[in-house]
Amino acid sequence: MKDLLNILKALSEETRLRIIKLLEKGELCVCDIVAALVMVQPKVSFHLAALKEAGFIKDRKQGKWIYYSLDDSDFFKRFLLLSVLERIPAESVAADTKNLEDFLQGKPAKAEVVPIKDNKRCCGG
Amino acid sequence: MKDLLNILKALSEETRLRIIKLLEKGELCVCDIVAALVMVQPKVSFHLAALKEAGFIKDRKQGKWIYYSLDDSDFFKRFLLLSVLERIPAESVAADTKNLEDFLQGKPAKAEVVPIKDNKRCCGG
DNA sequence: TAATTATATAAACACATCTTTATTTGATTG
DNA sequence: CAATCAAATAAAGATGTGTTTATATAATTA
Repeated sequence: MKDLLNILKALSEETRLRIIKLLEKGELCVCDIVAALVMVQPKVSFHLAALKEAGFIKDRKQGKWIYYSLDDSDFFKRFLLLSVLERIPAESVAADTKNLEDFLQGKPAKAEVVPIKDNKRCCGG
Repeated sequence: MKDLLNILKALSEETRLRIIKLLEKGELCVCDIVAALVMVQPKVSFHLAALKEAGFIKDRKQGKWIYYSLDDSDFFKRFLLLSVLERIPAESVAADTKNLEDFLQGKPAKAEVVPIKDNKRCCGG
């Protein structure tokens, strides 16, 4: 029961649903999510930790970055996630999606203007 | 999204899951639930209100009593409820179930010893 | 109609969760 | 190896949620 409650509570938060909605399309590093949600980084890290603790997402370290993605190893969680995510209308996360797209577009663009070696720079500044 | 969060939050609480687990077997009045959970009445009423607000349960007034039961009018909620409830092992609510049975047994028994008109007395005192 | 019963509601308090700001860690680059 | 960057963690503050105690309401019974 404790575990079940942890799972449900992890999903019962707007920021976390928004994060998961973003991750639906694939792996993202923390700074991508920060840019998409327009939130301070520790706030995003806090919610990522909650989602990870509940087993909804997993992470992978690569260089300076940590990439997060949906963890589909547990059937119930995957099922629950899908049931819930499909009830979130696209327009209620449209701004996040747009921000993310803009941000991801900006990354390669910058790389062209100031040529740098592969993946040396992630965030805008 | 607001509505979805309300639904998820309503389920993310131990007392509320225990109440729903009790209601799985049928309609109960508040004092039945109070007896089953061994909690003070306002606490139970608080959680009943949350469940009702989220649309998981409905109520029906009869005489002095208010009977609560699962509201199966919404497919998604019903579906969510079933998925969640089946993950709660019977032994984790065994005490509640036992308390309820004892309490319900006590009601007719008392009615026999001290014959009273239909449904005039609900609680033990 | 006064007393009792079942339940709701309100107010004060306690506790949990989220947010912010500051700092730390670990990796990378110059 | 100093500076920078990505992200985590810690601590303080703010907000939200649940609990308790007391009271109100509405129905019922004596």
